[in-house]
Amino acid sequence: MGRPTMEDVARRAGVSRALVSLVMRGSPKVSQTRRAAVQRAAQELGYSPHAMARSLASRTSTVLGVMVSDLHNPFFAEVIDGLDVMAREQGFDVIINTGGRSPARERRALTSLLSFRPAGVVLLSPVVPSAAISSAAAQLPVVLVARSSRLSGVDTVNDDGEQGGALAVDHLVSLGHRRIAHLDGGEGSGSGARRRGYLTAMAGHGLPARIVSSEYTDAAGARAVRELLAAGELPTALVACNDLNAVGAVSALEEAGLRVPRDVSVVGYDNTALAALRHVSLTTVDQPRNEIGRLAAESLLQRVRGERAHPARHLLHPSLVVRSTTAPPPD
Amino acid sequence: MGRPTMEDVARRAGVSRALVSLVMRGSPKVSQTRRAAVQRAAQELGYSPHAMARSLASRTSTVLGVMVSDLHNPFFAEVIDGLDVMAREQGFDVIINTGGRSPARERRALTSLLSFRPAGVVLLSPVVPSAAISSAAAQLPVVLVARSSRLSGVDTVNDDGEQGGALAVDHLVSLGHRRIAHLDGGEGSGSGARRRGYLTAMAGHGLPARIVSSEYTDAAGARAVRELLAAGELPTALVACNDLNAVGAVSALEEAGLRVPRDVSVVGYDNTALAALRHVSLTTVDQPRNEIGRLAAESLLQRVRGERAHPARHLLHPSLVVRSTTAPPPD
DNA sequence: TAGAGCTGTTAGAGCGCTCTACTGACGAGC
DNA sequence: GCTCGTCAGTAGAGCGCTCTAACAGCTCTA
Repeated sequence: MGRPTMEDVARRAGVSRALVSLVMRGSPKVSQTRRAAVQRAAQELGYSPHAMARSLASRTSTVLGVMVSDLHNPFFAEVIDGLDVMAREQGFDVIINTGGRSPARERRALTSLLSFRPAGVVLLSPVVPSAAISSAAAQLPVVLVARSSRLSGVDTVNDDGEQGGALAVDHLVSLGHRRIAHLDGGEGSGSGARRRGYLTAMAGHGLPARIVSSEYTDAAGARAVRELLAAGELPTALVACNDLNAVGAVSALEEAGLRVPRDVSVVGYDNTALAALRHVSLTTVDQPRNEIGRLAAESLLQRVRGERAHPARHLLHPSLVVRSTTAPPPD
Repeated sequence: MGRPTMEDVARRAGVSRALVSLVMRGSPKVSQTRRAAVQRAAQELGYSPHAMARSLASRTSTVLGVMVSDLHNPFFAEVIDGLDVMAREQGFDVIINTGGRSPARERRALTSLLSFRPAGVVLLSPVVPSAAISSAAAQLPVVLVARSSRLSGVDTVNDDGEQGGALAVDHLVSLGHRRIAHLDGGEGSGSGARRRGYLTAMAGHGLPARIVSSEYTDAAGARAVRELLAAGELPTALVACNDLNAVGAVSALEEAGLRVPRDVSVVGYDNTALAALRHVSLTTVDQPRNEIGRLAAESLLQRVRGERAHPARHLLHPSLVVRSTTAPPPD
């Protein structure tokens, strides 16, 4: 009934439990004969080692915990891909958890993750208060993605939103646009940096900035455009805070009888799968998501192995992906 | 340096380790005084129980393992939401893993999940060979979502694709359509049932069926429409195998100068967030994803508690969400 | 007044492993 | 021939917890 243990395998193979342990961990100091016997016995019994007992006994863990604030956001899926590959290459297992964007749920999720005593944790865009992060960081290495922190026990990996915002502006300016508005992401993670990038780039080109407050949703993007239309202040180009917002903006423009990009150009941010759809084909700023995941895993493993004690602050370069929603301004 | 243990808490509170254990598990047979003392000591030391040691000692687990074939598909995010809520209500923790659509990676992911000795596992649309599933099922309760199985140790939760396919056809017929084609999902999970639903419903209305082979991507949807156009056989309505495919079909129609839904109606499947975007506003078949997750958790917990031994086969009813891509046929 | 029946508490074994220290066997070196 | 070192293997403690059994210290009953 119960699953077989090392003891069972040892008995069947006619060796000691300790030897089975050595075989399971691939130790070189086991004779071929015994190794084969143990492996056969394990095979026959359907034995596989008990990760928890192992980590309890060895006082080490080969598990990395990942808490995702929002599983619905495909952005994280790609980050996790990169992270997962990197972790597995280094012999670590990854377990994932979700906090569903709620601070209370995230707190529980984090506690639950910590109860497995992983070697370290990665928090993807957490909304949990920083006190919770610092108390976690007191126990094990912590890496933050898409959220900054000044804690010295914590590494961070972010994309350079300022650069991304500037990339969008520069592209539009090079097409000949001069009246460019920014649909602002408000409280959204990273929106401050994107806004600053927009402002700096506009100032750099000697152009007047125009910020419309909005949010990371398509409905908000549409609303922002309607406000601009109602005020009679529609510019020739829009830099949206993210792809969803950009798509909402495009639909509001089309509903108003305007054509994108003939009448108005629109740039998104994130290069989500949505932006790549032919039906949408959005010019957007791409974050190197896979790379973000790899770097997060790498930073964490450096800490885990004690190779580094000072905090790492990674800032990755975004790039522009030009598709069909940008063109020179009319006339 | 090391994290505090029960022993530390016990010493600090001036009680035995066993009493701390009772307090941690919320046992009623502890006096108020001692309980308070223990809780204070735990608080001061920043103690939290070691889940692995606990499950090792108690020979039980309060962990449910979830393996997701593809984290990029937002469909699973909602299933996990439902599952997670249900599991937490019942005092279980959820850990997630991903197999990235590759049988080899899924196998590793499954092994890794099992090494935590969870109370049971849920496999979301796994592509792993059924031998791996049955060997897992020999060790613990297994629930399959979006994949069927005849194994008696395995429960399954699926949406009724036949009903969904029929729902789409019935809606179009009631609008007056008679020439309705199906863009088929090929090898995609659940596409067979959707096709059968289409075929049965068409036959039921006495209409000729027309199946175009396609896939679960927007590019494939566009290609299928171009084939229909090239053959001069464009029907007045399309039942796509999923939302992505439907969006691809819509763009190809619009590229050809046709208007949706004035010239051609299109119905998707899945009711993804994409379908709800105003820019897309796709009429589609909705699967009760949250409910799927809840049912998966519920089935698993019934098995875990030994309340049921025979396999459960849940088939959930999809529903139609009418948006802006369907209308009566021209003339 | 002895026993029965609580209630609150503890000692100690043991969950499935790893790890340190040790043993026995065997050949090399003097 | 004797020590020494190496190699293959084992015994036994212990990781942080739970659980069983036992045990004080009560009150209640006969």
